[in-house]
Amino acid sequence: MALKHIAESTVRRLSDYLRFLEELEAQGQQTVSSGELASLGGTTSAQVRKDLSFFGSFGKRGLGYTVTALSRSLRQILGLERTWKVAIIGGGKIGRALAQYHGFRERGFDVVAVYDIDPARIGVSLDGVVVRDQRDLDADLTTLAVDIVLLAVPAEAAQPLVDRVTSAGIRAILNFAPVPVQASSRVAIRSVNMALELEFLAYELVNRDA
Amino acid sequence: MALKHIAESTVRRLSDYLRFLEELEAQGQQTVSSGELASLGGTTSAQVRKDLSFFGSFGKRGLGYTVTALSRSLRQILGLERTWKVAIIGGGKIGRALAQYHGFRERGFDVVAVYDIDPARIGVSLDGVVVRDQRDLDADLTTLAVDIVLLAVPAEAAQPLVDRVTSAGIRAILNFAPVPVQASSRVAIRSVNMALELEFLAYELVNRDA
DNA sequence: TGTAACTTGTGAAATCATTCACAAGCGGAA
DNA sequence: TTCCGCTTGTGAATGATTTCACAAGTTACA
Repeated sequence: MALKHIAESTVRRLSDYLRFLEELEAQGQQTVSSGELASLGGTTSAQVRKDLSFFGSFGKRGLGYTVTALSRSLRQILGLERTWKVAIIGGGKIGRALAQYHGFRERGFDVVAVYDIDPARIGVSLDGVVVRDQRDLDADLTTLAVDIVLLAVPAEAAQPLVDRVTSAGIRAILNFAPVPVQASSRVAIRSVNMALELEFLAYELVNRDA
Repeated sequence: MALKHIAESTVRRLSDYLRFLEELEAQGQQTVSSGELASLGGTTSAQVRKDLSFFGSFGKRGLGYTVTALSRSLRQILGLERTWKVAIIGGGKIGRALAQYHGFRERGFDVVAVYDIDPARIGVSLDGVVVRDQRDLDADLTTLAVDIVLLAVPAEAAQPLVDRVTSAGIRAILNFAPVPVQASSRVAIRSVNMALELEFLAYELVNRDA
């Protein structure tokens, strides 16, 4: 299953569906239809069914999907049946906010270390995680068995750190620095660029219904 | 110009190009080719040229683009020739980090107010902006002429606030709450969902080259 | 002037993603 | 058992985005 390449947009919607399923589960709802999931997620029922169909057949015609079963299937597809170890590089405002953000641990992402180069920041404790010296980074990535690196550093430091952590064997990076970064196709990289999101909104304000 | 609908992906790449142009400008480079912009942004030269072609003709055959001229054109296209007033709702960890993030002001987005409902947070000053009582929100949005609202509130508070600020006339929202929110098609909404980005990376770790 | 080396702008082709539309399966009622 | 209402799963159609490929414009230089 899942042999051919699946669109990124599909995978992201799967995450949304999972969140809705967990909500419905908490409310005790037994089954859910593709139409119901669609309206929660602002998409269409055909889209929901097509998204799921890439991974198998999970529903019952006439009935819909069993909430708990689909929820479990999605968690398995998304790789959320285990916890993932996350290291944050950069102990500035963004790095600290990320380190203290509870949403990560709730979803199975454990922040195991935070790094900085500024002696004034090293040693500070953030919700139980002590900021470490960035010189320890390479050794730690292996020792701590880090799965995912979050980059919360200035623009000019981002690409060199991508190169450095990928050399150390890291295969997934979430970049918060406001520059696109590149790595081998064996490494999964996403960027979150908040200023860019605002620029997109500015564009829409200027151009929508113009 | 720009009459038909432009793909979101195109607009986002335009923001990237602009950033590169500003860098090149600072380095004193006079002209740049589509191929050069492409390799900086991890795309192709045809993509760069096609993106620009939706908005006009900016280059010279054989020469490339004049850095300063293209930079100015892109700023105009993206609506960055003016500053935009931003209000942040939610004075928790994320709201505070956003309020203090310098990247926004540098790009012409002025944080004019931060709101919370918790009395313990109201009155606190964040980089010169004092956290205000959320009861003042509706009146303030008009008085302060806010253009864009950033939502940094818990999941369950997000949709009601979207409804509230759109009623007050807001037409652009950047949502950091970990739920999809919906509004009329006259309102531009983007969501930044950091846990979802990690879930996507987890999926890639499990499935890439599997 | 003529030629070589570049580079843009853009239709056409290819690829990728979404939507349509419907056969087929299921549960409940009579 | 049969019928009805509902819902899935999925090929086919449509729509959107990216890539290709090339004519035409520009500079440099002999």
